[in-house]
Formats: sequence, structure tokens, C-alpha cells
Amino acid sequence: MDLVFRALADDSRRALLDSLCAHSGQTLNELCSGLAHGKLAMSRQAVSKHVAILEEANLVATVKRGREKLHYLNPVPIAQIANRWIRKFERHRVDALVDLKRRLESE
Amino acid sequence: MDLVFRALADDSRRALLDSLCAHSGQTLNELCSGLAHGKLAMSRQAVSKHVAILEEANLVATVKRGREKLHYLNPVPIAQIANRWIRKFERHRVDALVDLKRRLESE
DNA sequence: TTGACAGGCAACCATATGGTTGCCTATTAG
DNA sequence: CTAATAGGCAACCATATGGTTGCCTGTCAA
Repeated sequence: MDLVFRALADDSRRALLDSLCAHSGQTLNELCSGLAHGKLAMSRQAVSKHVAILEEANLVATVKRGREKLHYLNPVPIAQIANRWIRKFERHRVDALVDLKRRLESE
Repeated sequence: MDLVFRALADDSRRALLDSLCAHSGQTLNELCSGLAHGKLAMSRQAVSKHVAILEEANLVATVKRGREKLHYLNPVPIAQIANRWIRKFERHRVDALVDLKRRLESE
């Protein structure tokens, strides 16, 4: 799970996930030109590195198709984080704030 | 939101959030000794730096109380990520896999 | 068959990050 | 008052990270 969090910690990589979410099965160059217009433009090799990190985190799956490599979003790790990690903190929403308020008032 | 993702990208910081989730209003030294037993033991100053990052990401709120500083978990940014970011990818769960399967079969 | 095209690999670079040690300030307890 | 305690600040260090350039391999089309 650590790999997933680290992979999500970068703007460019989140943008790549967005792009794959919008258009499934893009090639590397397609992903690259997708980001070309905006603050996150970068070289093909940079995109390649980011994709590698996303693959290691199991956030994208790839299929080799002749000389091109198609990229697919795998939303499972994100769903796992939502279920196994975020839920813990939802419970404490009210408790924590009430506790804090009480602390402040007793000042 | 980038600050939140980057803050969550570290094991030690997630452990700190866990600790605050378990015990609200801990001081710095309490947080420190909380992690002392396990793989993530580190100096008070290291914890202090991590806490600073969590504060910048608005994930913990602090109250100064005499010579000590009490730390409180703020779960709001996490909830925002769950709602505004994760939801995008839940929708594509089925579509993407179906698309991928079709691609593979047409090989 | 040969050139153009998609992508991989490796070296290299600058900066960010995570951690340490040492010292300083402020507050509280004896 | 004075000593101990909680925390902040700054310098310093090693490694990780994000990015580049250059070149190489494999595949398709003319």
C-alpha cells in the first residue's frame, strides 16, 4: 500500500491517471501528448518513468500490442485505500472535533 | 490537495495520523514515544518535522498549552480526497476492465 | 529491404526529502 | 531562584526523486 501512496504523491502521475480514466488504452506517446498542453509537459522518457512507478504500484496495467504498449487504469488499489484506510478516519470525525472544542473551552 | 497527497506518501506520517486517531491531543513527546517501539522509531526532531508537514497539509491542528503543544487529527482533507478525487475512479471500475478484456480477446 | 516510428535503457544532474546532532528559548515544578 | 522539561531552530548529511539527453532495439509500412 505504501507504493500506492507514494505513486499518488505526484501531480504528473495523478494527471496520467486522470488521462487514462478519460481515455482507456492509450499508448505512451498518446499519454505524452495528452499532458503536452499545460503546466505538466515533459519528455516521453519522463512519462515512461512515471508510468513505470504507476505499474509497480499496480495502478496501471499494460498490454503490448505490436510495437506499441497500451495502458489501462486499474482502480482496485485506489478502492482498497478508500475502504481499508480512509474508513478509519471517518469514524473519528465528530469525536476529535468535540474533543478539541472541549480542550479549547477549558482554557 | 497536492500537499495532502504528498503528506500521506510517507509511512511515518501515516503512523502519526494513526496514533492521533487512537489518542487525540497528544503532545510531541507522546507522539514520539508512541512510535518508539517498532520499525519507525526516530528522534523528536524528526517527528517534529513530520508534524510540520502534516500541519501544512491541514491534516493536524495544534493547540499550544503552556509549554506543550497538543496535536489533533483533522480528517477533513482525507474526506475531501475520498469525495472529490476517489469517486472519479470508482465509476470506471467496470468499463476499464471490460475494455481491457475485449482488447486481450481480439488479439 | 530500408527507413520511420514506438518504446526501452543508461548515464547524468539538480533539487527534494528524511534523518541526525547541537544548541537555544520558554515554561513549569521543587 | 533554579533546575528540569517541552519544544523550536539551524546546520549538516545521505539518499531518493524528477527530469534531461543520447543511444539502442524491435516492429511496421513504403
